[in-house]
Amino acid sequence: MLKFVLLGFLQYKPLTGYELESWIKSTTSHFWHAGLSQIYMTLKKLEEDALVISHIEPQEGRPDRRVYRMTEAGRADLSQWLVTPITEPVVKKDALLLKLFFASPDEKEFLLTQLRVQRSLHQQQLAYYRQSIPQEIQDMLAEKPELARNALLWDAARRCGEQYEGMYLRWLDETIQTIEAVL
Amino acid sequence: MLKFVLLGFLQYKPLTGYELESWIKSTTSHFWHAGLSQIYMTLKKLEEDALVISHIEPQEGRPDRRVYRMTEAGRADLSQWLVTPITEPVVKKDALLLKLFFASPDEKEFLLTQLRVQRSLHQQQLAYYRQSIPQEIQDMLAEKPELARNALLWDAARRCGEQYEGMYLRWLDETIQTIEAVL
DNA sequence: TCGCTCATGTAATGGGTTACATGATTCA
DNA sequence: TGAATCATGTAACCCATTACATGAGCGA
Repeated sequence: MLKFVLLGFLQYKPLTGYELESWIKSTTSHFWHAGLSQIYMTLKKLEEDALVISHIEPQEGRPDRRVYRMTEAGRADLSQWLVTPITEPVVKKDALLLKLFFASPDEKEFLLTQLRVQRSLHQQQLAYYRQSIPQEIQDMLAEKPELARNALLWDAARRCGEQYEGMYLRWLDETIQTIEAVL
Repeated sequence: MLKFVLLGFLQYKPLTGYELESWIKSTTSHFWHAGLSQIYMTLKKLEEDALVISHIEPQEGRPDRRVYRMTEAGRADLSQWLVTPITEPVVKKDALLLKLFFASPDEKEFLLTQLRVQRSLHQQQLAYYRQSIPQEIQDMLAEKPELARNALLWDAARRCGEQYEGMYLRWLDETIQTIEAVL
């Protein structure tokens, strides 16, 4: 899947692995992230499959850059993927719910600590969706004003994260209360 | 992590790999799932680490059962994990948001199809949380009434899923409307 | 007779993380 | 002087999925 993230960014302009990582970090990381090593490996495989091609740009004083550009085959592969609907439910994995599920009621205090730690984590995440991401979208638009309609979609993705964090916080509060009162 | 799911179930009673799979399917699958082959492999590793031990129960007419029981070391490992708070945000991966993010506004109709397919998937999921899971919790309680306080925690986990699906559906409706009207 | 449930596993592959390895420039 | 940024990659490992392999009993 990372494959499509990389192709997704390369549809706008050629980029290096290093640059791709920083784009991912500042935009898609809340619904798809990757480390540098995985990015380099995936780009290599994409080039073997002829979906991208790279050339070296020599630099002085710092390492040479390997710049990747999408091929026609790559563009076709990306659009194919974009128009294919997802028909299976998303697989969720949440270690907190596991702990809740297997906790014994005697560990009430540990559980409450657990939930309160989560509360502050999700509050941080919510602030990130409300402050950092809109800022990043603005910055991007300032650079490429022709992407105004795309920005609408970026903001839809952002709102999904924002609403998720809001929901999770409400659920945590509700659950903390229940456990305090009833368990 | 599957390790702890298996230990979690084995804390109540000894089980076979096959039985563990059906427990997972009917209870934790919405926040942690696994296929049979992975379960067998993980049980093997757990036995190597002496967190569980197995013995063969011969059967007639059907294959012998390998029954796993948790050891003291296993119990210690599980409680250790249960009381350790999670301090990193959960990593989310959502291919739908990726497609939304990289879609070009020209593909408006494909996008709307995409979102409508998701809508029906999430509606099914919501029904599952509202109907099937409460039923499964009731069945479990009928069999083991002494777990009434545990059931409170199971229901908290269930509500998290229910609220997630509700939120996702509202977000989908909102996003479909925005795209229909503005894009 | 066809498919489901019971019941166990191995092997290959894929996707991703962590550790390792290198090294100049810039800024506090 | 030490940390961050720029810049690239390899190797080992871990977790998970898919395919393969076997086979009896039971109900429609």
